[in-house]
Amino acid sequence: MAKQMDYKTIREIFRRFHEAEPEPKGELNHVNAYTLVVAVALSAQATDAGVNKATAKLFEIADSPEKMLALGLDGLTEHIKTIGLFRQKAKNVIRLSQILVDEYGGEVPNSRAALQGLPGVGRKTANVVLNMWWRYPAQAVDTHIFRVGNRTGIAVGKDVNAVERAIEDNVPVDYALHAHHWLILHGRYICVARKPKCGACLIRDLCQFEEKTL
DNA sequence: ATCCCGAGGG
DNA sequence: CCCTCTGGAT
Repeated sequence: MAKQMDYKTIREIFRRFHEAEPEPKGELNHVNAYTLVVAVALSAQATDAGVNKATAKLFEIADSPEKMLALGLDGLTEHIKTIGLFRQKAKNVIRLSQILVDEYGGEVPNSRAALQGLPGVGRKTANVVLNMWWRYPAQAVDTHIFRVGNRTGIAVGKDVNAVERAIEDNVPVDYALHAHHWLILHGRYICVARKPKCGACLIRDLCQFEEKTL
């Protein structure tokens, strides 16, 4: 396991991320808070591109919990069949929509506890919604951020919760809000899982990862 | 620890 | 073919 990087180096890394991309954004399409929750829930173990393809039509038909319930389980399932884990996700979205109508007036709550009470919404998904919609500096740790954090030394931990704490403890507060998207985009396009594109990496000189056999 | 589960890439 | 993709529930 890599060593936790020092604060000054981490600050320099985020200074570069900010310089290269001042307003990093996610790539999951959505039109409101509700569709954001659904899109993020659907994105588990799936690519954003794949989710976007399925939700393009779905969100035209159902962009609110009431409309999703009207569409129903079978109708929803038909729209998301191309996404992995689709049966479980369809059930979750229907149940989640019912809870939003029954308990939250059809609105998306702004507390982690309430969000995590929704079926199919765990800590990671709740953190994404808190970050993207409610603009809290929540640190969602997905497969990309876990990999990037441990490879580079930016946020070292044996599991996602440890990496989340490492980010909170080591990322300068003025970069906290956008840290999620900078890290995930870096992981998606540069520090990829199989053959990381170290030649195109703007923090290569500060990174601990050693390219093995090539 | 295991199951869920399809598309895309190498 | 195998691996990866913004995980969650049991």
